[in-house]
Amino acid sequence: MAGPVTLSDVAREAGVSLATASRAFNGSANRTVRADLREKVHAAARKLRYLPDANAQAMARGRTTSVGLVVHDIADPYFSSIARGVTRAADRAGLQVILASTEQDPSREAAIVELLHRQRARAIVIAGGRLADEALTEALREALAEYRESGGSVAVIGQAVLGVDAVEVQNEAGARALADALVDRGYRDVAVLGGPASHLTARDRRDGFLAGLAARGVTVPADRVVAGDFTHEGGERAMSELLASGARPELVFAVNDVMALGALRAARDAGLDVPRDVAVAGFDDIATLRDVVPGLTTVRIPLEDVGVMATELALGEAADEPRALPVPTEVVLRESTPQR
Amino acid sequence: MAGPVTLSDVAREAGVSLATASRAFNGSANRTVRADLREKVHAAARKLRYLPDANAQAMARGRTTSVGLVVHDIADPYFSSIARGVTRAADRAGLQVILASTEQDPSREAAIVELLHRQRARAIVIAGGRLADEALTEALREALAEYRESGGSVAVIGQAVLGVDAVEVQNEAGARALADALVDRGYRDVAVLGGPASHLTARDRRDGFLAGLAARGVTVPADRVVAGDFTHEGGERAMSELLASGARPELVFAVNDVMALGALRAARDAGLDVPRDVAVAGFDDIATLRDVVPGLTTVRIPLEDVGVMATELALGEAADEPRALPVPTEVVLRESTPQR
DNA sequence: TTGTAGGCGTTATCAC
DNA sequence: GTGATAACGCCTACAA
Repeated sequence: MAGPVTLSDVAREAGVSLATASRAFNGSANRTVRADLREKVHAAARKLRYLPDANAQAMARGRTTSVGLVVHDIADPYFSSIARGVTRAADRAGLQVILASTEQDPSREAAIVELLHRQRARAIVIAGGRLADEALTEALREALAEYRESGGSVAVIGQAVLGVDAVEVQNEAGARALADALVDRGYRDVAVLGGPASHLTARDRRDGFLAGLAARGVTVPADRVVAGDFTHEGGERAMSELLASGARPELVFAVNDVMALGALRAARDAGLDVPRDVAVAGFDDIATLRDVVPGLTTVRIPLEDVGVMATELALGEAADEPRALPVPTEVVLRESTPQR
Repeated sequence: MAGPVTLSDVAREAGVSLATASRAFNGSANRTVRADLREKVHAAARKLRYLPDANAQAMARGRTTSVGLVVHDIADPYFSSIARGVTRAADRAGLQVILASTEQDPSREAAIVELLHRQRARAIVIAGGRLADEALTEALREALAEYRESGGSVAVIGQAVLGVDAVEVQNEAGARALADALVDRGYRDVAVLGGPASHLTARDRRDGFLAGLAARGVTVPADRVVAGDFTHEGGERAMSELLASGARPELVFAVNDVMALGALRAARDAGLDVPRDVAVAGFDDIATLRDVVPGLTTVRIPLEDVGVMATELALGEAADEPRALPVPTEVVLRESTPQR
């Protein structure tokens, strides 16, 4: 039973003191430690296959090398794309990513922040958008406040309502531009799968879209705006409801791509062809969907970049005032919304 | 400057010793500590908003609460689906997930295992399949051996060639069954986008597929089996090559869904309609693709379950012999390969 | 049941 | 430049 080899083992093997052994590795500051000794220590480390204990280092140094990432569902392409950016940025900074998922339950966010706080993560990136739920928001805000007081830094992707640095995707503007482009393509009779009523991102997209239509003189009856979960199933249900109500709009805008997929499914199940019988548009421009037929009209968000930005924001110099980084979006017209 | 509140602070506030304070929290063993004191400690902890330092606990206890997950690209739906299972299983076990990505570079796996080793992760789940590269495999094997000697446990998703527990997706059988089903649908003139030559999973699928065809008397000329990366771009390139060579097969089988998407793109760029001009099949049954039109014929892997299984395998009792859990697959026929 | 004290593996502050 | 030695925050025999 060898047991893990420690720095003491290495020091002994190299015939130096613990202190010298330690300095041989991280004494990059005033780089003391004589060259021959340093080499001896390194040789011993190699021989003994020494791997420093990151936890012990964290204790001694007073800071860890990990950043926390909070998502609602890592299997959702929206979050996994962001996660890619986060891991990339963290990797560049020499940090580890602790992945935490609420499993679609926003009320778990505060507890997860606490968890990450216990882990003493250096920074936390919260990937999910905010809800218009003051109780939840307040709980999260509190958890974040304590975390930050203890030295952690935070960036959120979404609305800057938590008093921390934020990467703000321009949902409203993007949706507005999409509406404009779709009116150009001849659509007038439209319905909206608007997501959860309290979901700020969903709301921004929905309202932006409606505003964009209104600006062109197109109004959407209230019963053509249906709520639902921000998920595939949510889109499917909302679309089914819509169709069951007898509505046969020319165009359906779902506030994200995953919902648009659900809508696609519901349309097919109802015997409708997309885009012949009904056109469909989404939001996000999920990579996996870019080459399907018919291509899904959507609004592109540079998700990976967003992940990188959020991570760098959280890792960077702490500013006095919370910063908000705007992220422009781009309308992508594809075959799911042909000219009519 | 408050500084993080420690257990000592809590003890002082509660008027008890450090030891008692500690026991008030985790003294579940012989649950000593008098009720009133315990409550006092908890009250003090709440008041001071004490959050135990997981790193310190890890040091003291000799084990962390984290499991490592190694993927090639978390944005790839294959890996993000597995990651979902891993986070879920870890969560159930009260553990954190450290997400590490090779960023598509298999040669980084060994270094990542070392990183996770330094973090003293309790267990490591390696999600990417193996390569027929003895040098790489050996490096990884060594890193894993040291990790396990120091008490860590490992599970790999893919081929059981590392001497550790493995979750083995039945790629060969699945591909064979797919071939069979497609011959039933009338396909005879087929091409295969076979992925990287040394990629064991790709190879199993390719060979299984070819074997399945052969069993039905269908042979595929060597020049109809083209290699390429295991990615979207790889599929796109391979398909382009194939088409550029003048080939116009009835059916193209890509060894994973993401490649099939790339192939779809290449087909479109070449002015071909899928499935009218060429049918396409993939492997994995990526969730995001389930509702696109035309539906992609593929072989379903219960990816989330695979993630759960691998995690539980790694977390469970260490067996004497490495275990191999087979995971059955299921052929899913959709519109991308209509009857002909 | 409670407190004292030693230890977990490193880093960092001192003298030497 | 090098080596004791005290932290770091917590857990856990051991003693009381």
